[in-house]
Amino acid sequence: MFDFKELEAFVWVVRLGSFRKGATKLHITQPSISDRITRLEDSVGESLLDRSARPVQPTLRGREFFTHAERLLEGRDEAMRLFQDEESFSGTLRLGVIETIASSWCPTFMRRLAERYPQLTIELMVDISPFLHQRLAENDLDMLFAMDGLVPGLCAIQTPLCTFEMGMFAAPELAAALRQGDMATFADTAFISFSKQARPYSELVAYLTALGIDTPRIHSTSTLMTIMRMSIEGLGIGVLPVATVRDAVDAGSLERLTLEEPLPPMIYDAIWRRSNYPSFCASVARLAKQCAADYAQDHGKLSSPSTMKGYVDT
Amino acid sequence: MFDFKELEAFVWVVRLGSFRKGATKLHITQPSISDRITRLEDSVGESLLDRSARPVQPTLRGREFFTHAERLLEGRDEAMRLFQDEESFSGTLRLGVIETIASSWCPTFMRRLAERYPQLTIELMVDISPFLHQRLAENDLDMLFAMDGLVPGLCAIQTPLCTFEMGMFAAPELAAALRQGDMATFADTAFISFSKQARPYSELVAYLTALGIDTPRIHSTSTLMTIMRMSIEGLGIGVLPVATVRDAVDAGSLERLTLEEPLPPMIYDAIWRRSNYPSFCASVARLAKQCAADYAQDHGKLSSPSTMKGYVDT
DNA sequence: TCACCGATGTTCGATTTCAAGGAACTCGAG
DNA sequence: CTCGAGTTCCTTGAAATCGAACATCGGTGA
Repeated sequence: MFDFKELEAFVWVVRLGSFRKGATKLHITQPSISDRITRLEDSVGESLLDRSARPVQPTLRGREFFTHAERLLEGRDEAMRLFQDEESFSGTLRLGVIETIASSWCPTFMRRLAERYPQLTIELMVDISPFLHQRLAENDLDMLFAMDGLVPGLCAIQTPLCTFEMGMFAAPELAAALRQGDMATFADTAFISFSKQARPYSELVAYLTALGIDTPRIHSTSTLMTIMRMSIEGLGIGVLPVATVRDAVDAGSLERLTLEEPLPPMIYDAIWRRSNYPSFCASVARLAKQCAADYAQDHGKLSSPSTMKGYVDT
Repeated sequence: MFDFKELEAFVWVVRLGSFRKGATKLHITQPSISDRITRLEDSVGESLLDRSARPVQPTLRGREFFTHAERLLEGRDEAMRLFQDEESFSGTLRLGVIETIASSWCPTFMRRLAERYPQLTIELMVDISPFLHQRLAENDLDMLFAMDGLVPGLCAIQTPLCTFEMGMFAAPELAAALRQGDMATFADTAFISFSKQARPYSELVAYLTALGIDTPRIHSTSTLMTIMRMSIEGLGIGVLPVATVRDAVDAGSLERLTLEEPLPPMIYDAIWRRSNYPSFCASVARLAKQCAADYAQDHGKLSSPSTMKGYVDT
């Protein structure tokens, strides 16, 4: 069975019409060229070159084989080019993103990524961070935009991506009632947060406990949109990333509540397995970080709430 | 630089998700598989497989490379198939044909050849036999349909193809004059034949000499069509393959002259260089011979001339 | 016409390189 | 601790390459 060396020898002898010239081209001796061509002919079982001709010429079959040989050599060179060009990637990137990001700067990011890597295929999965981490560990995903929370033992690279300020929001009527009520009114009101396994939920519980609210009623839902919808309907106080509800606040559907102590922000990283093409993933992470920064700048912070004991809406 | 063995190892380990399974598939040991993958990774300078995963999985770059590797292996198999399938040929056949054949059964032959070898590319050259033989010797042509006449030293295969009966034809008025004249009238009339270097010309000279006509006037032209045209115009007696002037005779433009002794027939062979893919060329020759036989059957012989001393037209 | 020379490809033997097998080792999971 | 799977190491045989010698062909000059 022939190898690339035999193909190279054949192709160059045909192109240059001479064993000697082919040998010089490939920096080997003439007997070696002769050997390679003979080996190739032995492996296919037919003569491919007419040596009596001057210049040396392919046989009919040799001419047919030549186009295949050229194509194979070009294919090998093309494959080698994958590793020499840091600036392109033509494979598939399986990306896991938490919903907050999917709802904020991710569309912009995807557009820029496609411009940057035109041959790239993206598979996007949206889920909460713990599930995303599990999938990274199981090698179902290549890269995450999520909160930290690595599965123990997984060797991965992690780089800060963005921070989202969290806020509490209520429908105007509920907000008015809370403004006229006291701490007990606040404590009796239902809260609406993400899935129980998600970090926002546990951070909310801790925050309310620190306020003295030991048994809060918290509805948990799986999507940011549902939280927003329920909050607008007046079912409770939604705890959401501030930037993601700017439109609803501007429309008057929701009002932000002023808190004595700010909620802890949600911090997100870009995370990928160490074994996975580090420079490409680092490049993707940089691009994502830029998109996040642009988004934060465009959407800014909602007006700074004045500090009052307890809570106050804006 | 990697070879096909390394590509095979990589592709099968990825497909089967296991070094051990890949080794079993390729009938080698596990350390050998490990070596091949390592050699491949060393040659490209990057890790292509994540060995900590179960099953073993390609890295991002590995996945990108996989499609190339598969394509290269398929390309090699495709090239090998050229030598295992006697029934197809996808290259270029450079065919040299004498004009008589080009004007008779060659169009039919070309059609059948294209049906038989759909991927074949044909380059057709029409010339007289000596020139065609020269070009075969210079490797400008792969195969001839011509009279024998090999350039000395050229190692070639030759197989009988067809025979064309030769006849003498004249315009009706000239034919009438010849019928009323005698041998001197015939000897004084100009003859029209092919190029001086062509066999028909020298055969005509020999024929007339045997008739006692030592210094015949013979016009020589390079094409069969020109001979026919000049004969129809009454410029002389055209010496042509009988089958090729059937239409002109049927139309009354030309009349066949009856001869005491028949002209020697023109015998044509299929000829190709021994080094050139013998089975394919033999197959082409068989197909050509069949077309020639079909043509001879369809066109038959013109009516047998009755024998008279000297000459007589039909 | 013949002998000689130069160019080119092939063959042969020696040397070097490479690939594969088998044994031992390492690592992770149960 | 055991087992399954992959890696490392050493030995051996096969394969590739080199250099020298040989063979062939075409051109040139006497």
